[in-house]
Amino acid sequence: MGTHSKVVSIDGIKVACSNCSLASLCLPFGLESEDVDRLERIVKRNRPVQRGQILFSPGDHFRSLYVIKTGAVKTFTQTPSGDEHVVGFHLPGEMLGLDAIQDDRHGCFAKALETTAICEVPFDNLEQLSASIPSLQHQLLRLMSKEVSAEANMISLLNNSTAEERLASFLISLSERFRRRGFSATDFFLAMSRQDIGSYLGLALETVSRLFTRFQDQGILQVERKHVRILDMDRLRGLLRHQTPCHTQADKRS
Amino acid sequence: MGTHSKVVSIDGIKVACSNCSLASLCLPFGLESEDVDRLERIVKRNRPVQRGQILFSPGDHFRSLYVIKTGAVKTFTQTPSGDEHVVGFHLPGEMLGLDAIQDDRHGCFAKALETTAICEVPFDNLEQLSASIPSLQHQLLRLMSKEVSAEANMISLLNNSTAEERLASFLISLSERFRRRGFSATDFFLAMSRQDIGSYLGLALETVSRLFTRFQDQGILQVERKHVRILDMDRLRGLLRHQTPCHTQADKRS
DNA sequence: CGATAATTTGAATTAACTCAACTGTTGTGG
DNA sequence: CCACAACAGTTGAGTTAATTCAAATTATCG
Repeated sequence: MGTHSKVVSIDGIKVACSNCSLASLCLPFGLESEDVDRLERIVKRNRPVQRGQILFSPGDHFRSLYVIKTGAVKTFTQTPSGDEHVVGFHLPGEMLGLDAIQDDRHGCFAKALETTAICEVPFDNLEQLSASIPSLQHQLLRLMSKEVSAEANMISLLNNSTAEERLASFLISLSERFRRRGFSATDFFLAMSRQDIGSYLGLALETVSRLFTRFQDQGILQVERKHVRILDMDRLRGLLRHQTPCHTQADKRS
Repeated sequence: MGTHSKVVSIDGIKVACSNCSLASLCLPFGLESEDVDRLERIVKRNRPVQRGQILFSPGDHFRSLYVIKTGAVKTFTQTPSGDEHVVGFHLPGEMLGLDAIQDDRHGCFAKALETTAICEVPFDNLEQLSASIPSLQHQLLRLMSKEVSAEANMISLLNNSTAEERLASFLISLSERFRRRGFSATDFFLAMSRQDIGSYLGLALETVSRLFTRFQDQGILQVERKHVRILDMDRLRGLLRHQTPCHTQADKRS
């Protein structure tokens, strides 16, 4: 038993909010360390979910917010005819389920794109704790506000951009998000398919494929299936110079 | 002085949250009446803004959330070249500025489409009050979550719909929103121009105009400039039957 | 190793756009 | 109060970016 509790404790230390490299993107940001400990106590850490596994489905009762620790998740809806519409891709430090607070039901599917570790934050507990920790309440509101901003940027992108600008914007967003998480900003693997990217950007998968080829021919990227290397970031950024100045931030989330 | 304070007091009664017909869509929803009074005390009610007046601009310091009492507002961004991209239209009971909590700056313009009365809710005060009134905190989170959901629906609409479906969806959304506010769901005036509608829906203004004409020719609508009458709601709804089932709610806000 | 799925590439089609002309409306100053 | 300018909306014709359909190629997985 001593051994068992020791193991749990080691596990606990390894994934504790107080040691988490993603803390600055997540709920603990701006909290005193004693308050981080209080937050810590309500967070559940289940076993990692495998590629293809569903985290939640539309209509599921909303109990918890989820934060990606490692891996990647896509959220999507489904038409009666069965085809998917990708709503978003979620990387480490990003939160899932904010749209479900509204009516206590999830509104989309969440599916792991690869093996993914997730922190589960029971929402009732989070609300109670937020009321007694002002900086936690503030950070929760900030994260929701970021989501609103990110989606507004997405709407703007879909409204006013060509296929080329959309893919460029998507790649720059990914690049920035990887950079902030300590990964390479110029050399990374796409967890999602061309189909998924197309669905997310409102493009046919063939269009996405053609654009990857074009960017490669122009020397902007080197693409080999899921592996993307950005060779000329300036030129990539140049492709979307005609965007609105107000939401210029390429990084759409935290 | 007695007279002066009396006038203010009458004014105050007339627009009080506790008497407001929009309370069920707004922050007071779910609050005990004594808590509504506490909320009431932090809300500022400035003189109405006139058509064309700007409420806030990108980069403005964020101090308050705004709720429309009467009238209508559009939010939009501007490209360096000066053309507008409409982000949203806001009717009575709808909240402005949620995207600004994130970084303490507004990210878009807000402009009155007609004479508009507005409640200003200083955000610092609202946060403090939320911490001591659990149901207020919950309602604020719910309103933000609604915004996230509404924007997700908009993204889905822009990603997967034809021009016809977009305009149908827009009209149904407006209709629902008017209905909940006690106005006619089938007979209303558009506060915004064809240009604005086009910008919001990612369509050319000519396309919007042509669609209004087509809907009229088909007997679905009767359109006369800003005046819209929905003659066949079933057929209008039928135009977007191929949407995703999860976010089926036509009404995008509250 | 074979089968299924993902990706690439080509060719034809189309929905929506741009450009352009015209009409109707609104508001302003002489 | 009217005339005229500026703006908002409609309609038409040609163009185009991205789609759909189709086929070939390349991974991935049991």
